[in-house]
Amino acid sequence: MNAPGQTISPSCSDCPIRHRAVCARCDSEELEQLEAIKYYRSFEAGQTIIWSGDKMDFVGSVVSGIATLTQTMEDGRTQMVGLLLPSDFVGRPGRDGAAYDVVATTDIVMCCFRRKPFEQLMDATPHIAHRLLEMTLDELDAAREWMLVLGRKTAREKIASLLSIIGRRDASLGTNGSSGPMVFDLPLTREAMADYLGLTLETVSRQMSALKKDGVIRLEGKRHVTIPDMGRLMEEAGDDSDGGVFG
Amino acid sequence: MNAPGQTISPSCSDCPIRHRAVCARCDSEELEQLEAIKYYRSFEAGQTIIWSGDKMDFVGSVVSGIATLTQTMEDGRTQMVGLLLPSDFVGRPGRDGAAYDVVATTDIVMCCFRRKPFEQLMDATPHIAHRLLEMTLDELDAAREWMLVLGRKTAREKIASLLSIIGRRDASLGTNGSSGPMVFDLPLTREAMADYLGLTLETVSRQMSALKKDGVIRLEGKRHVTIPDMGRLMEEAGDDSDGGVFG
DNA sequence: CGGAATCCTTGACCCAGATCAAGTGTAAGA
DNA sequence: TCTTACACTTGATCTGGGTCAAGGATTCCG
Repeated sequence: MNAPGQTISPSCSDCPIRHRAVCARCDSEELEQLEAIKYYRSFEAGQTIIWSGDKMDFVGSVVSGIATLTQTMEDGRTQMVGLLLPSDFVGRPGRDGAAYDVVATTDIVMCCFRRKPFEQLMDATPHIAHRLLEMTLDELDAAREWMLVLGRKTAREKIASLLSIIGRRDASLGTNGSSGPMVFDLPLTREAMADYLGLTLETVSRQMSALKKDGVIRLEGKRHVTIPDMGRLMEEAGDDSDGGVFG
Repeated sequence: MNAPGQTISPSCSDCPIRHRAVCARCDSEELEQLEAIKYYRSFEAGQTIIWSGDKMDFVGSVVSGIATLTQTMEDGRTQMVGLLLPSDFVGRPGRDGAAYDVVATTDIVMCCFRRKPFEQLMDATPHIAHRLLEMTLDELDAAREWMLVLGRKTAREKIASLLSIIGRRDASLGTNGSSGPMVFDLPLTREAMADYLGLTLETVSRQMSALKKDGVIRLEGKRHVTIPDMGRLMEEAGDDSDGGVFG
């Protein structure tokens, strides 16, 4: 892993997100073709990257930073429908328009590919199409798991679910070992958490305090979270308590 | 459209669900290959087609009848995460296990393909892979739209959203014209509706009564629904009221 | 240093929807 | 015809989370 403040590699084969990216299994010729249509874009925290309905002329992956996919009703109610962490893919090959607002939650760098040539490359390269299907199925699974959270879980369970997802993602990206207490900085404001969980920011704040009081999490400042016992957190989330990699 | 009680065509090219199925754009040789790995299965209302976690050795489409994808927590809370209507695809190419319980809500007939040979055919036939990606993206869009329903809509809006989705689907399958009042039979019990919407069956019942009292829908018996004004229903659902094909 | 803007916390109160509890069709079976 | 069962409705009451409101803690800026 690179240190924070890393410089971005100009070569796709060294791309920091290569391990989950579309180009993970490409040979050198394919990588060269990807290089030709690749470029980086960066956005500041709070910037809207794409508006729902806008023509979207690229696909890509998040290199660093966090973005959210959100839907908004006319009266302003908003629901976050996806969370884009480093290495996540953005874009809908074969679709012209964006279906959601994509908003940078932190400063963010994205590795983009021009859409048309990317689609051509995809058509000509079965394993890229295959990889995209795989990633889309993953997203579908995540979306459906979230439907259970939104439809049937209590506020406390929702918070615990969110924390365990963020913690797990963080761990799988290697910033944490897979044992011992888990430590991370929440990449979301209380309001963003509320929009993800279908709650109000006040309820999020109250439940965070309650989980803290009950020793499920520790909080330093507003964002720095320590989870002394991942199994406990997952019980609170109402999940099967096998704990995955955390035992 | 065939009459109810239709006989099932033995040829994929005449498959009643061909218009949305994977084989929609196949040439005759590919259709022949699909024929070789195709078979039909039928299930009775209430039967579980696949249990979450089970090995799933086929993919396929719904020919007639309705099935649901559901997730259940240990304490019995359940959330429906997908509704399979005729022509919908089931299965996760490249995945061994089922991620959800698939339950027949009515008697149902499915057009199945053995998974392994289907995957091989998919790898060899780019436009099938392409079609699958397209369908998966559609499902992802639907799942995310449902996240907004679950997270941010009121009970009344949820019911209206469900009715408008079922009505729209019904219309697109040609059982209704695209203008005038829309008429259909609800394929779900009040309890199933509740599980889809993250509500209790009592709340579903109450809101159905309220929508009826307010003239948004008409009800004959418990299941037969008439929607005199689709635009009105969509307003009640809190959607952008352009109304799509319904003007 | 003193605003003032963000983001967060906490309290008091309220209400939409859950829960608990009777019923009301309607259809199948004896 | 009665009876059991299932799907649904409706009423009464309760409560989790929403709403409204008042601060507190940082950070930025003059």
